[in-house]
Amino acid sequence: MFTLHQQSKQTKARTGTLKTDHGEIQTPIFMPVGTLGTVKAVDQDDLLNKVKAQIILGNTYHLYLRPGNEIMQSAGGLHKFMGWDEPILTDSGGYQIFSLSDIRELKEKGATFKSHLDGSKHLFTPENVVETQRILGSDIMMILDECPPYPAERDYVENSMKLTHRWAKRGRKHFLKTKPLYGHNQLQFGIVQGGVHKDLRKESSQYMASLDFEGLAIGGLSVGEPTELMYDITDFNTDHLPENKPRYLMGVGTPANLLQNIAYGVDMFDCVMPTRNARNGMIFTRHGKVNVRNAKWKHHHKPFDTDFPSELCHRYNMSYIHHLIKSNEILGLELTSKHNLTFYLWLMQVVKERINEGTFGEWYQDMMKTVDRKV
RNA sequence: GAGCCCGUAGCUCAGUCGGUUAGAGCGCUAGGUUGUGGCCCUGGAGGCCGUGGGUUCAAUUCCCAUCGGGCUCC
Repeated sequence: MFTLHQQSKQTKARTGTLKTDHGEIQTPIFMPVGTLGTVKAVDQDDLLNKVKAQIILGNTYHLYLRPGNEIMQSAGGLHKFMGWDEPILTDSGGYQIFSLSDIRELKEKGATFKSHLDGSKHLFTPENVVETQRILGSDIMMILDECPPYPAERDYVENSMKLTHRWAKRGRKHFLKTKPLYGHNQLQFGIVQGGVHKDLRKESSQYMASLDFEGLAIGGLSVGEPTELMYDITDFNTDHLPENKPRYLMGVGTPANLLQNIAYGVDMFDCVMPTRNARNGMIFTRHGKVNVRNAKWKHHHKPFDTDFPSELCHRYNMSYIHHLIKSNEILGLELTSKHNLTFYLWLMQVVKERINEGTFGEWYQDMMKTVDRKV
């Protein structure tokens, strides 16, 4: 299912292929976030043909609350529902229970929470999130986990990790005894926790590896800890993950974050940053970060970078993009969102080429500095 | 011609029984955003309080005049 191709010599970066029934994913890869069955402001055709996304995310928590499992099942699953025939990964909703719900209750059985839509009470268990993700029909489903905040007491993090482990075992068992609903195979990823404590990270990695998931995620990072600390933990964590399984760093991050974590051996990423920041007027480019709201673009009657393959860059003047964002026009959100995703996927493409040619190690640190500066 | 109301930030307006450094929303401007409730959060700039005079220890506030805008009556 996952095949490694090339290993960078100076770093732990690697290229690989993850096979799903909806197509192959070339890693390292960035996965655009499409919480509610849509990558906000970008339609599926553009996502495939312009952004060149290989896989997108959906969210169990959001899709379970609306439209709900009944609609989803009668639609024939999320692929058919949203008209996307490429791979989909669904997050279990563990993160949302902790970030969105005001009232939640954690018990051995599962997590009870109140819907952010209507206040109604719901229970997510390791088993029923598998069921819901069977109904969604995602190519990759995530286990239910608890994502502790940062900072948190070590005892809390340790107990939380152990609960996640018990849930993981139940989730894996339920996954193995149930079957896909729509004729295509599904994979299940475990999630390593342990906060910023290396001994816990090691323990969690070993435990998750023992359950023989098809892939392993590093969870519980990019929740407010300093960037250097996140790097340190990822670097440590990948040393304790199996070589032959894809590694997915959840919720990360900036282009620089991606480059550094790829150097530490991560294969997959997702993050709201390219799309959310796009809607707030920030674009990421190979020359650095650009705030298109800045007055300096008001009179800039030319494109930002005609050599870059996004519509924003080769077709429209920055003065127009500035105007669209300042006016809160829908087209502004679309163009900046498409641009940022195009850039992220472009960056992953260059990364793969660099790793395969053996020039990643000497290239990525300079690129990190470049993409992180302000234009 | 007479009477009344209004004039405060770029815009729309609060405020003041006379008393620290005159406020808000929007706009402007600069940051932020990391397993997504798009239009959110944080900071900053910006005021001869229409103008001139008077009373007072102290006036955006009270008085007079004047300019500008509006309403009513003859």
